[in-house]
Amino acid sequence: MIKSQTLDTTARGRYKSSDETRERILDAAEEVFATEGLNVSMRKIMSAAGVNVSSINYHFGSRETLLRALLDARSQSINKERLTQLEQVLTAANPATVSDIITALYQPALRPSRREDAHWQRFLKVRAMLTAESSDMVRDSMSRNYDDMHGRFVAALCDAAPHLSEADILWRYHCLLGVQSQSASLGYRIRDISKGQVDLDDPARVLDQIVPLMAKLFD
Amino acid sequence: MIKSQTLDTTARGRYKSSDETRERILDAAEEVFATEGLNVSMRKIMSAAGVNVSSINYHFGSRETLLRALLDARSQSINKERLTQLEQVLTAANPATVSDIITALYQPALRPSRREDAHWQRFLKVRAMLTAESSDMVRDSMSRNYDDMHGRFVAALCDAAPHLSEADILWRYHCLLGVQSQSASLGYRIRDISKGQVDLDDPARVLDQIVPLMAKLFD
DNA sequence: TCGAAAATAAATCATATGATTGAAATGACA
DNA sequence: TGTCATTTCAATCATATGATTTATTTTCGA
Repeated sequence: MIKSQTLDTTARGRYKSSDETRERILDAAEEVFATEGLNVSMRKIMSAAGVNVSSINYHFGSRETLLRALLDARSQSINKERLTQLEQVLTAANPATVSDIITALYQPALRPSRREDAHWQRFLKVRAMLTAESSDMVRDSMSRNYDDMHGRFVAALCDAAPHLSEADILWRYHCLLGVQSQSASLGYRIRDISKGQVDLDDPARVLDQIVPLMAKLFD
Repeated sequence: MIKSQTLDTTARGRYKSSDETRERILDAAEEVFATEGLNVSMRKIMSAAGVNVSSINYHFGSRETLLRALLDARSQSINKERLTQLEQVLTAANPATVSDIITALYQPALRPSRREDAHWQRFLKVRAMLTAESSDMVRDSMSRNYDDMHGRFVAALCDAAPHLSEADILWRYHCLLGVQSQSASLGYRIRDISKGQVDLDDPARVLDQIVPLMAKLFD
């Protein structure tokens, strides 16, 4: 029987090794998807995770459910961090500056400084691939996990730039999201174009460069 | 024998139906990839093209070669248009305005007005998916097809904004590319976030909105 | 310690896939 | 018209895949 149907509601956590396996599978899936693309076989994932092939169906039910679980878990993690930073910024000064708000939006998606952030980078690539495919499942997950967060950031930006209409803010927010994607995982080509002058590997430097740039959009 | 090995150099065009089939396959591949994602079967593509399954190997050699052929052909088409527009802009005024250069960069990737541009839209989605996966083959094709074009646009921008260093221009160019991707095929989510206030379906309106915005980066 | 529930593993299934093969059809040209 | 290179097509191959089934091992409360 699939674990989530029997255990989750009745005896959650009783079998510690199960949750560990679940996490191992998620981590392996994240890494393999990121390095080999979306259409890798479950066998490669399970091999990377060091568990039996059938475990995926035992723990997740199907390939698609695994992807959804990965997407949901990581999205929640990244957005929690973004909202935490936004709250800090708004507590310090309300309305906050546009730059501070953009930093709160960008930093969690760019920094690999902290230990656990290495897998955020991998996840961002997986998310980029899924976003490009834009299947129904992905759109649904994105909507559930991101809409509220985006709404709060847009509201904060409206307060920070009261001379702009909501529509103006939204067009700028659209640009913010594009530059974020490009900086986080899609922008590997600028390295070649610029012959190394623009290097996205140092997130602190990227933030220093693009935050003031994007803030200019709100002048 | 694969056509390209025997016919291309000796009797190109003698068998008209062959080139037609090749194009039919490319068009079908573009459409099916765009609507169903990258990992569709060749059978679906050939079915959409109305030709036999083995034709793909006869005309292209393999699945990967087909993808590469599609990527190369469409990239060259889109970049030719961009370079033509850039040349027009530079002929009219040199140095041109930043806005005019950005328009030349963006317009061919956004407008679906002309008849043959419908498939450009589909191609842009395929390209976005391939970019996200960033396989070696894709990076190679991108480099061959886009580096020169990007170099010319960067040079034009350097002339148009002489108060900025080349590194400054390149960081801004990085942002330009991100917003372009988001506007062409990845940005479907802003529609939900904005509850319809930002709609990317009308390319003329998108250009009107984002070109002046992005030009502000070069002030 | 025992036994039931839970988790892992091995073996297997049905199917879908990319590619190949050899025959049939098509069209150019003598 | 007859021939031959080129192109199309149906049939087939070997394999990889997601999922299932069955057996084994582990876990933890009674």
